[in-house]
Amino acid sequence: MRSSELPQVKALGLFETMSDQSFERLMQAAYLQTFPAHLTLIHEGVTADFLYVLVEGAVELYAAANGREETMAVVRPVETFILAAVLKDAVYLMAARTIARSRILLVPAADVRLAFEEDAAFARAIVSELATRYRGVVKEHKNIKLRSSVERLANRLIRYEAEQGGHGVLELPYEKRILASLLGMTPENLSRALRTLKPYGVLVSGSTIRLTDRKALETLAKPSAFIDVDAS
Amino acid sequence: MRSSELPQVKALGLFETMSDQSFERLMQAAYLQTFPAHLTLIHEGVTADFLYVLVEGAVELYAAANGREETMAVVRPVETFILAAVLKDAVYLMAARTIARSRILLVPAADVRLAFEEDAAFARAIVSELATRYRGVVKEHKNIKLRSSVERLANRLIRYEAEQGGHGVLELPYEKRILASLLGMTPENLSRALRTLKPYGVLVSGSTIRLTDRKALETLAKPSAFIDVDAS
DNA sequence: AATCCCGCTTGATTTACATCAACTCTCACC
DNA sequence: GGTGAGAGTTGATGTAAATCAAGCGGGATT
Repeated sequence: MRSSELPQVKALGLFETMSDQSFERLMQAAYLQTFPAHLTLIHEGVTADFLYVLVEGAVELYAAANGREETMAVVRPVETFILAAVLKDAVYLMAARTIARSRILLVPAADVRLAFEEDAAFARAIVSELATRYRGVVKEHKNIKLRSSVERLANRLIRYEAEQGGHGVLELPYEKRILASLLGMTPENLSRALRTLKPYGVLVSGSTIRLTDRKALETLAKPSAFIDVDAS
Repeated sequence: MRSSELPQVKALGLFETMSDQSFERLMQAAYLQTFPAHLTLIHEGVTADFLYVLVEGAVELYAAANGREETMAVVRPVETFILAAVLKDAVYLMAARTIARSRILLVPAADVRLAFEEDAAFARAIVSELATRYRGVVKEHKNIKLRSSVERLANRLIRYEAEQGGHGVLELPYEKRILASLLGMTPENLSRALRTLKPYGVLVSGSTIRLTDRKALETLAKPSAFIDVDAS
C-alpha cells in the first residue's frame, strides 16, 4: 500500500508509537479501497478478517435484532474500527455500512496480531486504545441509562458545537435519522425534541443549529465529564 | 500477601499466563482485605489507585447522574474490576459498593502497569481481557437498545439457568431491586414483568425461579449469540 | 418544468414504563 | 414476642416515547 494518506494513518494514536519497520510491514499487507455510500462493509456474526481504518468519509456501526435496527456509533476519519474483534480473532458484534463515499484501509487481522506480538510499543498503544474504547462504551451506556432523550440530545449538541470550534454554531455531521437512532430515539421524536429545546436557545435550520443560550442549555443538559468527554 | 486464595487468583485469565516471578511481585504489593456488605469501595471520578480482584462476595458497579442511580454491572468471584481505568491511569467511571461481605484483593495500579511493561505474557492477557470486556459492554448496550424490558428479563433468566447447571431451576444471585436496575427497569416493573412471563413457564417463588417451558420462553426471548453469551 | 422519491415534520393515538401510594411479608433487633 | 425497617408486590395513575398517518419540501431524474 502506497498513498498520500499514510502519514495520517501513522499519526493515529494506535500507530504513531510503533516502529517504522513494523508499520511498514503492516501497511504492505494492507489494502486501501474506496467504497460508495450506503454499502455494507461488515455483517454481524462474521469472523473478523480485517482491521478497518477509515481514512475519508463516514461509517455507521449498527446492530439488528427482533426486526429492529439501531445505530451504535458513527466513525469519522481518521479512526479505526472493530479492533476488539480483530484481537480476539472473534466474530463482529456490529455491522458496518458507509454513510458517504469512503476511503478505507483494510489491514489483515492476522498481521495486526503479529505486529502486536513483535512490537512492544504497538502492544502498549493497543492497550491504550482498547481501554479508551471500553470507557467510551461505558459512557455511552451511562448516557442511555441515566438520561432522557431530550437530555441526550442537548448534550450531543453541546459536544458537536465544542468539536466544531465553539462558535455557537454547529453542523449535524450526518442525517437526522442516524442521529436519532444513535441517541436511542425515533426520527419523529428527534424532531420534537429539537423543538422542545427551542426555549433553551436551540435554533434549527436544516442541519445547521445555532446555540444562543449556552447557560440555559447546560442547565438542562447537565453535561458530565464522566459521560460526555471523549478523551481518556 | 499470603493466602489460600492465591491459586484462585492466579487461575484467572488475566494472571494465569504471566510468569510466576511477575505474579509473585505483583502479589507482594497487594493487599487482601475483607469488607462488610453495603460499603462503598470506589467513588465515581476518583483516580484509579488499585486494580480490584473480587475473591469472595459480590460487588455492584453503579453510576449516578441527574439524581438517578443505575446499576451498571454486578461482579462475582473470582473476577477483576475497573481494569481500564487502572491501565489509563484515569478516573473511575463507575462507583462500586459491596452487595455482601466480600474479600477483595487490592493491587496497586502502578504495579499493574509495571508488570504490563515487563511481562509480555501479561500484556497479552490484558489485551485479551480488555477486548472481552469491551465486547461485553457492547453486548449490554445492544441488549438495552434493541430489546424491551420483558425480553431482557427473559434472556437474563435463560442465562442464569444455564450458568447454574441447566436443570430448569435458577436462583437469583442478588436482590430483585438490583436485578431490576441492571436490566434498566424499576423494581415494580420487574415484579410485573415476572408475572407476564408466567404463561411462558416462569414460576417464581421468592428468589427461586423454575422454567417449565423453555421453548416458549426462548420464542419470546429470542436469545442471540451476539448479545447474550459471555465468552469472547 | 413536471414528477417522483425520500428525509423530515406535525398531529393523533397507543404503548411501555415510571411514578405514586398502599399494603404484606420477612427478618433483624430490643 | 413485639416492633420497625426495608424488600417486594399490587393497583391506580401519569408520562415519555413509539407508532400510525398525513403532508411538506427539496433534490435528483426524466
